[in-house]
Amino acid sequence: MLLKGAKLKISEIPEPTIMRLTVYARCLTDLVKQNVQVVSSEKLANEAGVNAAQVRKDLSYLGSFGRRGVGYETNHLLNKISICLGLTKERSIVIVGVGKLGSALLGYQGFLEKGFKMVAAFDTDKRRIGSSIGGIEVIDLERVDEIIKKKNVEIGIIAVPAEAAQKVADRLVVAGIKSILNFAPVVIKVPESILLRRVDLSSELEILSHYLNSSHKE
Amino acid sequence: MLLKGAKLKISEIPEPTIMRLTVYARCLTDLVKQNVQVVSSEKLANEAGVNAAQVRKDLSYLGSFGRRGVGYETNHLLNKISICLGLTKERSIVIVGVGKLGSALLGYQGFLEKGFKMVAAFDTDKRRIGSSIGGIEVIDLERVDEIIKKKNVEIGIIAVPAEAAQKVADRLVVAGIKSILNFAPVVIKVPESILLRRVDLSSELEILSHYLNSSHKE
DNA sequence: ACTTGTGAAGATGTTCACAGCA
DNA sequence: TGCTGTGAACATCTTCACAAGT
Repeated sequence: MLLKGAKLKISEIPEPTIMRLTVYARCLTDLVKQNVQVVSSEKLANEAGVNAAQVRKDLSYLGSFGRRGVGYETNHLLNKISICLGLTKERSIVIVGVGKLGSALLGYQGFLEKGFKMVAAFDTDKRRIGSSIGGIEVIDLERVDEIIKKKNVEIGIIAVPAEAAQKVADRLVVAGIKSILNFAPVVIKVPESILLRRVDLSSELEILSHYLNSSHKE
Repeated sequence: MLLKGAKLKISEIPEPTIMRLTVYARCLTDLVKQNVQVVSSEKLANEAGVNAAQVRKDLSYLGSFGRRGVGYETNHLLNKISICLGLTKERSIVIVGVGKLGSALLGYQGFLEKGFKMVAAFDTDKRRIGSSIGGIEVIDLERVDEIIKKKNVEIGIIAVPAEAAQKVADRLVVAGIKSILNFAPVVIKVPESILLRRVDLSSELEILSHYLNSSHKE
């Protein structure tokens, strides 16, 4: 779990709420595009696939700026959420491992749209080093320290095979990375001061598989 | 959240536990490979990055077959977890959308290793249809019904742009899919009888971004 | 002596229900 | 009247602490 072991509260806002805020942000972006000025908790809940009380409780962590009897001003709300998620600041990210998955992530449009800037890609495979993927040159992993420091990179994405993941994580930590998003199917260990999240593609299928098994639905 | 709204309990086992079981399974696979015969909750907890009481509680949902004073037999435990996760049965999956991300998922080794069989890939782009990616031919989405029924496909992966995701989901549902793993950055709606999970790549970065902002750690 | 299995306590998250305000 | 904001009730999940088994 993220932040386990931290003694002081990192944030007043529960992690499930943070997760849902990212969803609300997406819904609000759509609404703003459609020129919708105001949205009720009911409507937003419906868009986001949660219940209305949940939306109100979640938003209450950001302050109270809905108007009773009316709803929330879409633009303003989106702005508040963006600030909370730190999306008003451009953040530099690097990716380590440019196999199929890494390459796909490297070119993922969604990151760019949210203000994440892919500044470099690393690999150890000599055949990949020097090539260019989506306009970003693949650099020897040996140079990761230099570039993380020079470009003030805050987030590192690990997309290497499981066996290599821990070593890559260690290098990123030494280089001064602040947070890691790990796609390798293995549990990696980092100091408590480093933020770590894991995206496990197989696990997701396995979870579906479990529920497929035990499907005695109404 | 998965399964919201189901009146009967789908499974006695809490979802967070299911998630961790996938991790334990991976750790156990490693241990078995290393010829480790027995593992304590302490050791497994350490490998999985959780605490020992949690491991014991999680495993207790599967029955009690640890040996007090000794630990758990790795092979046996792995077997029990595999059964619980439904991994003893081969499951067919299809993917819709073979852009960068879709193509990467199509060739993802991890799925194969866990007994998931990629039986087809679909797209609507004429330029992609007929090509072959990782040995799997890309088929016109029009034929999705036919193939899902013929090959008894249980899981559909959506890797299309956000705008197209809901329509693709609707098609999959009509075709008789039982569960969907959605990679499109949008909330899609499906009938309650369909299992749905979402993997949101941007959200993961946004969550890190939030905590990077509010880092007033000890 | 060592480690599991599990009630009970504690912590966290969700939903309800309604007061409060436009 | 309509919708927000929120304390309180409820539900769920995690951790503790120790009895019980080998």
